[in-house]
Amino acid sequence: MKTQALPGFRDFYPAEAALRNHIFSVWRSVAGRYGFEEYDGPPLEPLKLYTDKSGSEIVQQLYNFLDKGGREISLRPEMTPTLARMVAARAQGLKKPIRWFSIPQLFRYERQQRGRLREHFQLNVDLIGETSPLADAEVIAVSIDVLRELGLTENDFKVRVSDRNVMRALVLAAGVPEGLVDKAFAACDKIDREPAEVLIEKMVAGGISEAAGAEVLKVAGIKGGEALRAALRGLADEDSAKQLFECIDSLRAMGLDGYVEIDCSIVRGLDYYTGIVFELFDAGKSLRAICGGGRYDNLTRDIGGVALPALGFGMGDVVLGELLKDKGLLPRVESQISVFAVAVDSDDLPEVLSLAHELRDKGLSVEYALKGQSVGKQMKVAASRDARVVLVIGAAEREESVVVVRDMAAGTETKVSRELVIERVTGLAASI
RNA sequence: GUGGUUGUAGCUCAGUUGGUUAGAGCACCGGAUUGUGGUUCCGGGGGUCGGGGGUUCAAAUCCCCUCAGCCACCCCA
Repeated sequence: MKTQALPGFRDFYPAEAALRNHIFSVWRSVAGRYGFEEYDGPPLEPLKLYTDKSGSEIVQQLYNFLDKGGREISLRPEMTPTLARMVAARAQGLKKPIRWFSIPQLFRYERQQRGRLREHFQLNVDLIGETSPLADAEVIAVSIDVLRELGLTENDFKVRVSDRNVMRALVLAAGVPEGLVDKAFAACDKIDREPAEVLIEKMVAGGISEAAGAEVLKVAGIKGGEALRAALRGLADEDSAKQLFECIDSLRAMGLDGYVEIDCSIVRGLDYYTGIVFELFDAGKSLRAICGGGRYDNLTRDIGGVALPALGFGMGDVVLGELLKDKGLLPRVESQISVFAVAVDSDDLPEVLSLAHELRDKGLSVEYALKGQSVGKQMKVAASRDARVVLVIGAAEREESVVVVRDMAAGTETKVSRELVIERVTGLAASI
């Protein structure tokens, strides 16, 4: 019986593993530039860690089960609760602000589609212990620089930024009762995906008046700083956007304002967000969100009992990989080996092994045929492996104590004495 | 979890109203080429036609079930 990977899980063949490593190395390098330190936590957590905070709805999507000890456990669906626990446990001793990042593999049990699997890797960048909107700008800048480093430009993607406090003020001013703000947010979130009548219908069903519902949709349609300023003018909470504007100003000073736009339809799905929120989309919006995040100032208090302001984002490898494929930005496959050593006859093998190992000790990648093959055959293998240098050792060479060194790109050959060959080959392999 | 749609070689696909032993290109392996690569030429392996059941003299083709991919809901790491 044929077995295959479980639905929503991936086999990483060398090409896929190369893409994954490419993404990971850019994630690490950009996070490092901003001074973020890498951490990790367990892939399995007590189910309680997620149910306590998120309520029963998220439990339907959890990859949870009973372990052999009868414990209710779950594969982690997100990193933030683990982070909140870890930070809270040592909150006293950690220097603030805390800049941490992680690349966890996360799991959710739901039906897969393009860009959405049951498992993915996600860059999590979090900044904890700082309320200044410059912290928000800092974190958003990391997300932008990751995409820039991967070769994407401001024509390829945009960060849409909003602020839940601002949206709350606007939605209340639109006539939505205090207790129904969440329902209004849910409608904002879907403004691009569902027709206005349907959204208003849903809000009315939730207890919001039809007039207020129509106003909410107008609010959600606000894009750009000017439109937002105009909408806020004269409101009691006119200053609610101060932080948002400061954040945008900081990004402008960094030279990143071309990537950013204010978009009031962004409110984020999770309940724990408290302030500035943002999502990153490809320019055509043909894919799902590449990245999403925001401020969650109450979460470490709710989970760990230590109140610390915090914000962060998650960026998954799946949508990002799709985007890179679409844009032709897959990493080039590097030459696999530097040197291929050819033994003309089986008598030459010991000398080939000895030379190959000396070169490997120098850090070069070296291969040779694992069974007796004709010289022509071995050359073919060397070419197919993209070897930069081929070394040929036969009876004649051993007799003279030399090695034939062939530069594969130039197609030229020289005889080099056995004593000098290591130096010569390391130089040649590095120079090309 | 609900609905729609697709499934033929490792990949991209062809396969007539059901009709002999299911094909092509690319990839892979071997030979031409037992001391010299990418080209070329020749040859080869590889398919339970997603799986199971049914109709029929005969099924890749028609019917049912199931699994998987994709799309839309749901939900949004």
